[in-house]
Amino acid sequence: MNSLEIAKIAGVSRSTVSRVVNNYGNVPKETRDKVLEVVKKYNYVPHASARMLAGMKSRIIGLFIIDMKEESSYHKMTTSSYFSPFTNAVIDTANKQQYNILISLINKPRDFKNAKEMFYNKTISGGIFIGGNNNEPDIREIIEEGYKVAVIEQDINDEQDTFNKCILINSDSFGGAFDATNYLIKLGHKKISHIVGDMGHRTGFLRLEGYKKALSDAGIIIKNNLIIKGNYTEESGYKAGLKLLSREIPTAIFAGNDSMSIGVIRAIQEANLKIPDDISIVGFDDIEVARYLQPALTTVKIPLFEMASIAVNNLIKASEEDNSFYANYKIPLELVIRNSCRSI
Amino acid sequence: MNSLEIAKIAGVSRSTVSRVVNNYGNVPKETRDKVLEVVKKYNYVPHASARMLAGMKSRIIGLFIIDMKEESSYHKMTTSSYFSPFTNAVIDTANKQQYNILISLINKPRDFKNAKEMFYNKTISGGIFIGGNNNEPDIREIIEEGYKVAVIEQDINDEQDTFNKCILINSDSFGGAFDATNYLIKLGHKKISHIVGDMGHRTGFLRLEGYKKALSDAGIIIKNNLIIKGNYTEESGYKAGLKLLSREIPTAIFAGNDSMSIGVIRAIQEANLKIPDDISIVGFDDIEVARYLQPALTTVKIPLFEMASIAVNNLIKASEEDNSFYANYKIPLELVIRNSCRSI
DNA sequence: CTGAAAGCGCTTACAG
DNA sequence: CTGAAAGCGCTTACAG
Repeated sequence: MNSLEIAKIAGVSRSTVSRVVNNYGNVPKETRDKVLEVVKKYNYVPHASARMLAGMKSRIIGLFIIDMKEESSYHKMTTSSYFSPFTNAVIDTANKQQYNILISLINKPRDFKNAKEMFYNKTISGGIFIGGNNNEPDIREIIEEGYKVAVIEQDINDEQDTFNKCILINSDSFGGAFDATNYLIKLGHKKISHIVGDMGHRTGFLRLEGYKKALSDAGIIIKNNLIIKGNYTEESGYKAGLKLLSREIPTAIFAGNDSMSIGVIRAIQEANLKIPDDISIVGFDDIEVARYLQPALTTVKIPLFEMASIAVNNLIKASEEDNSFYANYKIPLELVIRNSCRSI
Repeated sequence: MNSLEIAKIAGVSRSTVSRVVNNYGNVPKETRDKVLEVVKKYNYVPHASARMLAGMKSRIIGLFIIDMKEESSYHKMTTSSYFSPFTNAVIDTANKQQYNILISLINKPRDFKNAKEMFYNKTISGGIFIGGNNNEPDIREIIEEGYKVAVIEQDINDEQDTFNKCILINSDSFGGAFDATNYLIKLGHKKISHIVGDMGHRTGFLRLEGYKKALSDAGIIIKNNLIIKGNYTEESGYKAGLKLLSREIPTAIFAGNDSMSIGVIRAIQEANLKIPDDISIVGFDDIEVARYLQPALTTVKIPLFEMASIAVNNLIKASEEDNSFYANYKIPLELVIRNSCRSI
């Protein structure tokens, strides 16, 4: 059943059917009702591809979740704790505005090819990237080709940077890390360790910087011995915990994210140490499990829901208003205090 | 840059460009290379809508997550523990076969309208539904219109049932509930309560049946006093726990899912009772947090990853082979024993 | 092996 | 207010 058949049955032309379906003003109520009746009766819905070919824009937004860590599917479930609320909010915000979300996982560099295709072949009217390294060249290429993109956590280098020409949403990793570390300092801790996240991400780098700044502001010497590298996975947190405990036991640990916190906690508990009695710990992200841990984890909450809706709303705005629309958000973060730290 | 321009530059016709791009056999290597070079140079990707209009099929599959519980966004994060691994696996399986996934949330009956549109306007070549009530009339309508659909957890009434004409994937809720209850019985429990899930879902109904069967097989009288209604949310579990404790305290509880278990546990702990010392508890689903709870939750694991890839693979098969292909899977479930139960 | 042409189902100036 | 016609960018018989 296509528009021509509907037109014939309703006794009008395809043009009129189109006008009615698209809710244009210049159709008298009588004609409109006549057409609508037939449309309803035959359950007619215009062919999406035909509409697009004829010039209407796609109401589909791509969401590209970049997760290059090569680990088991178990691991994938774990990191999804970070992506999952974001994804939900993206879908929710989009659906409310009659947009649909097409999700792709980017697990290896080659997967960017599929992402590009979605833009180049016009399946999507814009795309959101989350989880990428800083300075991802593939994302840069897409922006340079003039497509609408929103990126979560990406640094801008200078005025000329390609990333000025997109919608950028960064959380205040530096500030959050500073607050987390400072909280520990205020509690009386001096020997504070930091488990670093993925240094390829701006978050990994900035959280380390925030940690250092808090220490030096408090006049505490930064000891490299207390800084251990991880990569945001639970497993890397566990290994970091092991390494730390074998070296020099701190009174507090600021982990780069919650997944690593869970790993560190496992290492600590296996060493028969208690949290927070022996070691205090604060995480980052506030993933769902954080509040169910024993003791409940003190952590820096990232408002992923809010960031997601900003991304979607701005992207829709950018693709509906033809003129180039860009934006740059910096989202403040908040420490949520639970039971994993004690004062000494 | 469209196929005609590419054709001109390469000195061939659009037909040939099309043949090359689509990798047809009847093009000599020389011509092929010449075209490919231009394609590469100009970054040409055929317009997806044009291809579809010309008859190629969409490589997009819809995933419709039905979640009608009206609660806060906090709640949404919680239920996503169940949907999230499924969603991940769906995307993963599809991406591996060059399919993309378009996700929509169905939070209210009206949202089915959007789902139907995606089928009717040919955006998707098939769709997967999860989280629906038994006998969802909207899904039935889509199947009856001849579209390819896969449904998770849906009963078939008889040979004529519309749901015979789709890909059905059910987990063995009855068996899982039977095993869970039986495990408690073997541990010596006689006063076993059940927190019922959503009775509109086949899982809610069947888990209750499995529970009853295990009791009666063991010669234990089924007491309505010990059966409390919930709706799969943590909050409903909490309320059920409160109600139960005020009535008659059981030695063990089999909760219809893990989220409700978490709620029940909260109620139990608030009453200063200990798990498993005072009350044993077993859940259902094995969501991510289950293993992090204190004590770690014994629960029935649903292999959502596996179910997701079955859904995707069968759906792709169904939409690529024109003839009608249907299937009906029943997935066995396994009890994973952790520390939330004790023998008495 | 290859090109000209039809056709996929719409929307949108254009003309009236 | 409304219809005839062009055009969106492909693919695919068809003919050679």
